[in-house]
Amino acid sequence: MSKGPFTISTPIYYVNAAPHLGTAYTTVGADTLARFKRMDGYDALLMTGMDEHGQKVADTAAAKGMSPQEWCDSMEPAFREVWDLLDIRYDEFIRTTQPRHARTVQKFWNDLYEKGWLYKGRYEGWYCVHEETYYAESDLEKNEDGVFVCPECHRPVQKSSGEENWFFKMSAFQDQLLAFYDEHPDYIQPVTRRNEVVNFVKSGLKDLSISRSTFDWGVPLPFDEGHVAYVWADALLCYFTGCGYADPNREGEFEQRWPMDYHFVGKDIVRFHCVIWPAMLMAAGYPVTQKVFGHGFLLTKGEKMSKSKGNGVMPKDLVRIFGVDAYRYYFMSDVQFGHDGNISMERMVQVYNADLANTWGNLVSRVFNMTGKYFDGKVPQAPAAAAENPLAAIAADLYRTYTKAMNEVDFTAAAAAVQKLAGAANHYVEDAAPWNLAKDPAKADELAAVIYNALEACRIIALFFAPFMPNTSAETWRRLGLGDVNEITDIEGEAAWGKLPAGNPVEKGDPLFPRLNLDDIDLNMD
RNA sequence: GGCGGUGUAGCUCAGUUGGUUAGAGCACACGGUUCAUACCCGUGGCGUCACUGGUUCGAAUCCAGUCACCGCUACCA
Repeated sequence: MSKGPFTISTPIYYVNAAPHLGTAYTTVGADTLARFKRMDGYDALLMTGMDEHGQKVADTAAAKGMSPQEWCDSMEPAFREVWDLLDIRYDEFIRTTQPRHARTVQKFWNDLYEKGWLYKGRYEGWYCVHEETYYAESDLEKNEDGVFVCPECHRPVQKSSGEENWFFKMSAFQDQLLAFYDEHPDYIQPVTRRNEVVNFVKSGLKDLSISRSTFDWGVPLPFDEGHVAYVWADALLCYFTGCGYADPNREGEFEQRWPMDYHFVGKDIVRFHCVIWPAMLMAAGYPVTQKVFGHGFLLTKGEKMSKSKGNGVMPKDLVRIFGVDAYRYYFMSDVQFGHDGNISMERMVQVYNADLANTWGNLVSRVFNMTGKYFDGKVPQAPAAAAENPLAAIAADLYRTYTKAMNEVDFTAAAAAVQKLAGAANHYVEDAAPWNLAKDPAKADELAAVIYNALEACRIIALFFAPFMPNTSAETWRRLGLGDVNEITDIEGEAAWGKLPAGNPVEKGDPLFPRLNLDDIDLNMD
């Protein structure tokens, strides 16, 4: 029985560059939450995709001697491969060149056109020849003669009476947006992002140019075929497409899914998702997405990662060294999702060895090994009194703590809550010293209780780690003779103590996370 | 310039509505243990909680100011 739909998106990524650590970060985050929601009984849908329109794409294609469509088509596998590599379980892959998306864009803007929210006008910009950049008037500075000058080089700028294009009367929604933020204090996460947005809107909204006629690589507007939808007027609507808007093949689904639950975005595009997009929705008469989370950037040595800094480390490079699960665990647990986070090879190895190899992996290793040694590789029958133990008490609280953290998109706290049980299980084994109990036949019951409880802790830890580390959790369950943990839809019920059946075969297996030595790694992130 | 944020052990960070000797993990030192991936367990040192002043019986926690770093201040896909 489903708890209802849960729909979450990553942005659609710009097609010109293959996924890097930053885009992977957003996507792994969204996937981790989506996986949890599925396990918690929701009908979760994760959407991602590619943003393929615009002059730059056309230019890049031309430079490569391809048509824009050919160029975009050639990039699709690059994206899908990375998402497969990272075990992203996405349900919708939206490309802005898909006919279904063109249908969304055309229907949506035609609707706003008919409702009278659009008008033709000119975008008045200022151009600095020296900097080769356009500026809004509000960005300019005035020199002592009262002439507008470039804020960078302080040379006079020229007014460029831009092309005529279509404008959306976004300024009309200023008060409505502010009221909405006020009534939905959780709409923008984290709060610092929210403050920025509220401030921005308070400072006054202008109308938004939504079309271009100087190039044609885009979706034509139905009421003016010489114009194509421009940037956000095209890209933001991918969320409608992903939910099945006006899709004859997905009858009734849009009504079920909209408003969707979450947009995960980098903090750089929070404004587009929290101002332009809701204004568009208000104009069209649709409810606004429940929440937007603007996560932080990954930094190396305190600076934003970029190719120009020589930072060409790609997800596959790290997966090769750490494996997918450790990759996901590192980024989700060691970087606070809302803040910028420093990442480094040293830290990755440290977290890997401490949390995964030494604590969690080694727990499985020692407990499964003892099960083989003392119980012939089968889950022992535990005496009834065994249910009273410190691990069961911690596990009993885990669902609540973990779920609260996950719903607040605090992946760090959720992972720490699970890690706490793993640490406690190691202590428990240490205190009970089953290797001593095994020497005394009179203590067979006690030994069975200890091993059973330790195995049960492993089962529950793997269960809760599954959204973060789907492979090793599945492998742990397999070794316990259990089914596919990633198909669980009642994580709360599964978390109940004592569900591990006695007699199940337990396979020791190889270490889940072999220890790593920093000196052996041939990859430098600097 | 305007608005906002951050500044706590070597590192990454927690610190609820102000309350006894400021915490966690990692790293480091010493000791123990052996089921386990040289792992696990125990013990320990380390901090004028950016600075200054104020409110208070009492502040990392509230107020004012100073310094440092950072973010936002719309048409870039």
